[in-house]
Amino acid sequence: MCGAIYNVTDFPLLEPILDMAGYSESEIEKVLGKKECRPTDSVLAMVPTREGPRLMPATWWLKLDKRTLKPDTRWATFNCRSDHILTSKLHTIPPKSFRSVVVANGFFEWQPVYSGGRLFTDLTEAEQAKPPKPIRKQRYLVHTPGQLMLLGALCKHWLDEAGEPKVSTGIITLPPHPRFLDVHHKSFPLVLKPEELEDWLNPKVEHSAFEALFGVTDVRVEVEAQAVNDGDFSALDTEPFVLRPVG
DNA sequence: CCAGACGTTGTT
DNA sequence: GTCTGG
DNA sequence: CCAGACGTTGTT
DNA sequence: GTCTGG
Repeated sequence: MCGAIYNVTDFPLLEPILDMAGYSESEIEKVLGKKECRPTDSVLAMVPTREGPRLMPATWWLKLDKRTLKPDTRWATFNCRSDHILTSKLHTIPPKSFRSVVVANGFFEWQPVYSGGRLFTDLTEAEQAKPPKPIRKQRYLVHTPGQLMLLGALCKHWLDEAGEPKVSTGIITLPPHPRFLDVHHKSFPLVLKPEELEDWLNPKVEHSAFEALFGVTDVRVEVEAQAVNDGDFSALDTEPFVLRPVG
């Protein structure tokens, strides 16, 4: 899930805002200088701090090595399954996990295309259980057109040897959305609504207050999925499809 | 008791 | 730090 | 997750 | 083909 983040590099005024907020040129470059962010890269995140929620760069890999503060790639912690949030030790070991938000233009998935041009839902039940090797993969952009995408995430606060705070983050994945199976059949990220941010980023509110969100397979925010070119992410000449909230 | 894990996705 | 497996 | 490497010896 | 790095 979320093979890459479509970063918010071109969002008007973001650079001067980060500059005014005290970020160094290199910190800003690290998170705004890339259109496509991969796991272990820096992404832009809203994280709870003693001073309240702050927008800052975060390493997109939740578990870091506590000595080097480099991603601990023994475990794939760029995603966090929603059904493990309340139970996994990963989130209670120090530093414990807090809720955060990855702010993005959208994210990319690579749609597997199987022999005969079939997509996942064209496969037999037996094939779906163990999908064959795809003959190719088609890049898709999934986004909320005209708006930033607010991806529900968890984060950890670390201190480096110089006593500087560093933040790592992982994006929360829900069970698969039935209409998204052809693009990605395993999971779908938790997309938050702006009005949910205040409680979401309040560390005094317990994770269990959001339990109802963690099993949801309906989208709650309208998102569009569009096949795009690898080079410049321009739309292919195919119809996008839209996932609309029910009701 | 100690040692070791602590995770997700996609695979033949 | 804390739970699980042996 | 995808992209990219996949190797050794001798060097400023 | 498979592992590593990001």
